[in-house]
This record gives sequence, C-alpha cells and structure tokens, in this order.
Amino acid sequence: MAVTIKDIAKRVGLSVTTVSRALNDYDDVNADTKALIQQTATEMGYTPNSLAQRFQKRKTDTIGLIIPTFGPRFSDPFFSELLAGIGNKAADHGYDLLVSTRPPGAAELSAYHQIVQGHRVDGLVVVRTRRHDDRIDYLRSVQFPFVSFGRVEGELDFPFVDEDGVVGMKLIADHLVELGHRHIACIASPPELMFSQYRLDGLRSRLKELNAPLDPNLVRVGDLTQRSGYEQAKDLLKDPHPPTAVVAFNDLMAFGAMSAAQNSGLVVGSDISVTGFDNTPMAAHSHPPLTTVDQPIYQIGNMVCEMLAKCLNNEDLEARQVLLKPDLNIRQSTGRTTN
Amino acid sequence: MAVTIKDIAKRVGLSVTTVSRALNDYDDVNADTKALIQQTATEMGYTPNSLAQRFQKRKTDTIGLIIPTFGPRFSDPFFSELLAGIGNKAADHGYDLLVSTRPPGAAELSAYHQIVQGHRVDGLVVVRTRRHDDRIDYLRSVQFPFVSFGRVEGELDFPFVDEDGVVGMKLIADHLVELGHRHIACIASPPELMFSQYRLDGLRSRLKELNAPLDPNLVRVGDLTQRSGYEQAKDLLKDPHPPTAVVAFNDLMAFGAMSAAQNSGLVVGSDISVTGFDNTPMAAHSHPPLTTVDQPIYQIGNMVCEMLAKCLNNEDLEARQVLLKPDLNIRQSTGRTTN
DNA sequence: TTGAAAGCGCTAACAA
DNA sequence: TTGTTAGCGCTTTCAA
Repeated sequence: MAVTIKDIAKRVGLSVTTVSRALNDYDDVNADTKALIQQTATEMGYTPNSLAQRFQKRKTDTIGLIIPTFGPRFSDPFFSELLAGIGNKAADHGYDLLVSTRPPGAAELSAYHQIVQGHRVDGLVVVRTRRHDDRIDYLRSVQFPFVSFGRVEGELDFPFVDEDGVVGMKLIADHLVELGHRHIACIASPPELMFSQYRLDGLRSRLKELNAPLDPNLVRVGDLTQRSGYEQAKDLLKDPHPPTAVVAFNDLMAFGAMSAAQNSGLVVGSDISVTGFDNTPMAAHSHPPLTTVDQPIYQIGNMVCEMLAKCLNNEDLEARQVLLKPDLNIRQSTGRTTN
Repeated sequence: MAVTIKDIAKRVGLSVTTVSRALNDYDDVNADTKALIQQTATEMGYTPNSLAQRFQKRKTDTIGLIIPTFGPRFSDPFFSELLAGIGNKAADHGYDLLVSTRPPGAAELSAYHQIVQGHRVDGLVVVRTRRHDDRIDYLRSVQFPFVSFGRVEGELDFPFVDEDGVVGMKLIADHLVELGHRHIACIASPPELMFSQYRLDGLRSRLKELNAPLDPNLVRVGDLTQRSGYEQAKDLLKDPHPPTAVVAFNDLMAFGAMSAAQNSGLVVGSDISVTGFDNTPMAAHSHPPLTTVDQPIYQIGNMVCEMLAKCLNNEDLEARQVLLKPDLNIRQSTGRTTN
C-alpha cells in the first residue's frame, strides 16, 4: 500500500499533525524536525493522497470543460488549440482539467448538473456560447464559478473573454469592397451561436455602409464543418449570377468553399475570393493561403483559464470582461474582382 | 450547503447507514423504507458528494489522457476526434476524463508521475507511442493500469489497439505503382514514433517488391503539421527530377504537400499524386479530395477506453491486443502518372 | 431489516 | 514547538 503521513509519523516518532505541518511547510515547526520529516517522507516515497486532500479541503483542484460537439466525428482544430491553451494554463496553476464532449442539448446540460452537483470540479469554462445559453443560466442560478469564451444575449454579469466579431467582419467587408467586390455571399454559422450574430451583424451593417448591401439570397448557414462549407458554396455557385466573394464564418467552412470553387474550375483569389475566420494554423498553408480574421485561440484559452483560476482564489480580476480586437490576415485567397 | 445523507437520515428519522444502503439500492432494505428515502433524497435535491465517495472507495472513477503536443499552437484534428472517442465511451461507463497536454519529454513524464502517484486517475490511455517509450516503461514498472493506442519496440505485454501501418502503406504502394508511378517520394513522420517505423517499413518493402524501390533521397521527415508537409514538398519539388507521387504519413502533411504542389503550378491528381494517412473528415473535402488510408480514430478511441474500463473492473478482455486492418480511400489526389 | 461504530488520509481548531 | 481531538461524507463490517 501507499505510504501515508501516519507511516511517517510512526517512523519519526512524532504525531501526524506535526508531519502534516512539516510537509506543508508551515513555519511553526522546528527546522530540524521539519527537515527530518521531509527527508523521511522522500525516503519512504511518500506522495500525498490527493483524494484525501481534496475531500478534506472540499476542493477538487480541477477545472472542467465540456466541449460541445456535433455528431461523433467531431474534428475541429479550433478546439484542440483551445484545449491546449486552457490545459497548459491550468497545469501552471496546479489544476487538473476535466473534459467531456457532448452534443448541445439535454445530455449536455445534464453533464453540467452532474459535474456541479457532484462537486467534480471547482469551476468551469464555458465555450461557444449560445444566444440563450442554458448552461450559463444554470451556472448563474447556482452561483457556480465559471468563465466563458463568448457572450450571450441579455445581461452580461459574468466574466468572459470574447473577440469582437463585429470588428472582425468590418475588416473583412472593408477589404473585399476595396478589392471591388459588390456581390458578396456569406456562409454563416448556426444562428443560435452568439458569435454568429455578431459576425453577421458586423458584416451586414458594414456592407450596407459601403453601399454593397448583403443580398439575403446569398446568406447561407453552415455547421462550421468543411463539408458544409463545401456544400453551401457549391449551391451558391449554381446561381446564374454567382457571388464574386464568399465570406465564411470560420476557416473550416472557408476551406470547403475553396474546394467547391476549385472543383467548379474557378481560381480562388482571382475568379472568386474566399475569406475565413479563426486563422487556424492551416490557413497559412492552404492553397491558396487563406485571408482570415485572426483569433488567438491558444491565448484565449490561457486567458479564460487564468481568469477562472483567479476567481477560484478569490483574487480580483483586473478585467472581468475582455473583448479582443481582431486583426485581418490578408493572404492570396482574396483578390481584385475581375467582374 | 449541500444536502448530505446525514440530512436525509435526520429528516426520515433513520440512520445514515440505512440511508446509504437505500440510496445504493441494496436489497436488505425494506421496500417502503427504500422508497421513502429515495423520494426524500430527490425532494431535498440530494446528490452524493463524489469527493467523499471517491475517497472512501479509493477510486477516482476517472481515466487520464496526456496528449503529446509539439509547441503551443497545437492543432490536430486527429486528437480532437480521438478525444471525443475516448471521452464519450468513458462517460458511458461513468468515468470522468482527465486531460493534459504536454510536449514529449521530461515534463510529460513527470505529469505521468504526478497523476499516478497522486492517485489522480484509475487508469491511463497512452497515445502516439514511441519506439522506446518512457511512459509505458514507467507505467509497467509501477503496474499501473493503462491501454495504449500504438505499439512499442520490444516486449508487447500490455493491452493496446493499433492499426496495421505496414498493410496501410502496402495499399498505398500498390495503388501508386498500379497508376504507373515509379519515382515516389515520402514525407515520413518523426522516426521515434512507433507508427513511423511501421509505415516506412511497409512502404519501403512493398515498393521494393514491386521493383520501384524507395529512393533514399526522396525520403523526408516532417513533424505531422501541414506546415512541414508544405515545406518538405516544396523542397522535393526543387529536384531536377522530381517525384511523380508524394506519400505523406498523415493527412495534415498531405494537405501541405498539395498546397506546395499547387503553388508550383502543378495539378494534383495528374501532374503529381499525393496520398495521406488518417482519413480525417477534411480529406473528403479538400481540393482535390485526398486519397488516404482510413484510420477510424473515433472508434479506436472507443475501443481503447472500453478496454481500459474492463481492465479497471477486472473483467477479461476478449482481445487484449487489437491490430486493425486498414482500408484505402481512393480519391482524386492520385492519378495515372503522365511521365 | 436496521443501527452503531469504525475508518478512509488528511487538515485544522485548540490545548499544552 | 508539538500533540490531542474532531471531522470532512461516505461505505461497510458487525451486532442487534
């Protein structure tokens, strides 16, 4: 069996209390005693039983993340990077990371219930927020600590990090219009996602200001996968008067849209322009390289986790609500329109 | 504060023992009593404190996964799908999933130590095995339960799932040679990874059998990212006598290689053929769609987790070591050579 | 069919 | 500076 502080106490002839304090480096322990105990602990190969510690402290030292997935073949570079961002920062702070994947809906919400009520984690990170977000309503109602990546409709009385999608899309709109595009399509993301709304509003309002209003017929919705980008673009290109530019709401759909255009014999970047959103690592190495709005996902993961860690330590957040201003990465998938 | 069994006991006027047994559905409790207790528990909104349960049972009900990542901008669709496969199956079995991301090396190994010695999980899934794998050596030496995705060099006395890379590459070699290719390059993966060796051996030996031996000058090594596929392909294409086909050891590098070829003005599928390995969802929607060896990653995640769950329950595995036979997905990135 | 009591490994009041 | 004691919430002998 594993070595316990009791074993150590017996060995050194002191009480478990003293051993506990020595191991936790309290300063009300005689220096020699402390050294002796610590050395003995190492010799005996002691490691604290974290189950016991956590139980005693009523803290799990764990942060939770439930990734919303559509369908089993979930495969999104976005989330793997976010995961790394959160996980690495969590490790820095001594937190474990508990991860689940659930399709949005009842099963997802009940995963939140289980995790919260079972005291499985000290705090949660909520990602890919929805306009009306059950998860956040629930966490608020039980006052469970969380930080979200993304905002919701209604009152924003919780800590979050988000990127300003309105600004992101303005950059895209400006860029395309400057290149001469007037007939612009978009492949939006599901409207229940909060960011969809910001991005669509941003795109629509800016294009209107620029006298190139978004044609409702050219607004499609995809599910953020490459496949749906492909299919929506395919359909858009069937139009007798097809768009000269396609604005996809994420990189994956943009890649799909590029493939569709290329399969129709179009040259992306001259015959048609395509833009993405996220700046996933692949964007720089696609053919052609993708013009896209940068979203520093890894750093966002870091920030969200950092904020949560502070909340859990009852430290003050210097910024409870962070709205990042995005940059546009202009690459070869966009070019001057030839029409 | 949260409701405990003590609260319930007080309310119904019975002992905590009886309450505990009723809630765990023991059959030595009077049916009426049991019903009363269970109903009261629901009314009071009781949920067991998993911290206490776990401590008492000396089980974490948690499975661990440490994802090896290179660099912070880690973004691999492969891992997100594997994660979903493991996580969903873990949830089916009532296990939580603890995830860390660590670059291979000392920090990674010490994460294993911490997790094992701190009793943080009941068992581990090891992925992307190396030829000489510290992680596995360690887990074996302390007899900690684990299942791996991938094999290692030397004795294979532990449960694993793997896909037969030798066969996978034979399929690729047969396909390319049948299309007339004789001058074939490959972008291999880092040689310390066990699967690299199987794939390289498979490719090399089959090409030899087919009288189109692999030219050592055409064997490059990438790091599994799209970027490295791009760079290695770029370099290969500089050759005065460039290859007619490029075999990439994963899809991501294949995408990079396609971009490189296309940027050089080549048409992939006719001027040059490119193959991948994994069959990530994007492979079907790239331009052109990618010929690749299928690796059912989600299912592999399921299997690995299922096997681990059985180990932890001391159930017998019907198959302790699974070697999957891959299929080839032929798409438009490969075609008859024109040279 | 029920209850009393012990204990999992650890921390933390409080006392000495 | 150290020890005594209690207790975290739960399960599980053992006895009634």
